[in-house]
Amino acid sequence: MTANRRTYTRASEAERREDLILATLDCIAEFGIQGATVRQIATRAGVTGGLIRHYFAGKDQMLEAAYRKVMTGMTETAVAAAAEGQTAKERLRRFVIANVTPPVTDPRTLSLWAAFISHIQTDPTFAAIHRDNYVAFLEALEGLLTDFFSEEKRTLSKAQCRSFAIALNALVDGLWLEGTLADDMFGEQELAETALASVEALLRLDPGYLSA
Amino acid sequence: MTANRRTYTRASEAERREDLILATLDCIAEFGIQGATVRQIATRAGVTGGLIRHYFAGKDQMLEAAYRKVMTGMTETAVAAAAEGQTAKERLRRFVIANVTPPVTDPRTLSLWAAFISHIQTDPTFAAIHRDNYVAFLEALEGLLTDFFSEEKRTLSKAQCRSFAIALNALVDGLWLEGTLADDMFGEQELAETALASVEALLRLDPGYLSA
DNA sequence: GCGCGAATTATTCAAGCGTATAATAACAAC
DNA sequence: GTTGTTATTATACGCTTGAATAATTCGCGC
Repeated sequence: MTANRRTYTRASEAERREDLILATLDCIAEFGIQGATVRQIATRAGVTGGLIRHYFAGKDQMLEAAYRKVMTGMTETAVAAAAEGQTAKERLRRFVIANVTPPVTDPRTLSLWAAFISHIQTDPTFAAIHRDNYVAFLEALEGLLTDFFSEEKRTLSKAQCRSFAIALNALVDGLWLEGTLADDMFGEQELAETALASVEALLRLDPGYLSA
Repeated sequence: MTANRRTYTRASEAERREDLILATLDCIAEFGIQGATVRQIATRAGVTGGLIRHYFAGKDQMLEAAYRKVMTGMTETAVAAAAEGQTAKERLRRFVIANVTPPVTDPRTLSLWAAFISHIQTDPTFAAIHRDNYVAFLEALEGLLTDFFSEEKRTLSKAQCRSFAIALNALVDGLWLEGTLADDMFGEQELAETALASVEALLRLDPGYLSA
């Protein structure tokens, strides 16, 4: 008599890869990157370990795909939120708020981001993914700023606009990071208010100009 | 005949612990936290693996000690730099610059910081270490700000002063993080200039007031 | 409904991990 | 000097890891 084997259903390549990536993120968020082992991830995805090597060249490649997903997700959330604004001013405001509000400001998102960031120093592929996303984020912000200043009839050199984008990016990143790490120290609203007031100051706008 | 055993010299407890912690940091900076194994660390420290358990209850405790060292080192560097200023304004200026200048802005420091940050979400001891240092940094900055505003004859509520400290901290953290991650995108001086200009804006000071 | 290719499982492997334990060599005390 | 203490080495253990391979079962084309 043949031994009992698990029954299973086949899935399309796209679905399986997606499932495996999601399972990877679940494991990292729950157990940290140390706990995201091939076996744990496979269990979470409802398959056996060997399957991972069927869809990815190795565990590292799967982690890289997972990192890409996290980063593009964060940027796109903010960009999408901005796009809903009618005016350039409103778009800028929404962009800033989206970055210090769930789901971007979220313990799980932070866990994922933190788990990956240390790989940037070690693995060139991770460095490239980070770089691409940083540049994309900066360009998105720079675009929002250019439109905003144009709407305000305020003319700025391209260099100055970029300088503003760098500062705003740093501020938003820092608030996001510390605010999420010490989530019990700040209310969600407090974080958003601080962000808006700080952006107003950075851009030399009148207090309340963005939040009103 | 007895087998050849390595000759060794005894060291004081303080020295050995220090050596082991430094070796731990070396390994993390070079190979990432995954590569910081007991054996690697011991080799780097010039001892054998078993000794680690003689000075620390386990590998985790040694990592915690190493994390403490990194964080207090960063904060103390900035605080020490600030202390050299004669006026409150100068102290604030030095504090900001120190945080976006080597050795704080340094690939190795970033590697270490990044390697540890993901543990904050998983391990309560790491969370406590982070919290303590964040609070200490924030209080140091808040003190500098209070003195500065007092010197400037500008009266601020304690709440507003704290709010400024949070924003400044976020800005400095963000510039430090992105500036060090993308160290080829920014010159050292550019980062410092951006930081000072941004702090001026955040505090609603005249442009150039701090840098001049 | 049959067969064939391929997705998936099951099993195995070698390497490396943190830890425990016992032997030993260094150093201080006397 | 000798002795006692203990810091340090050496070795081994049990476990987990990522990867490789072989066996199987699913599902599509005909």
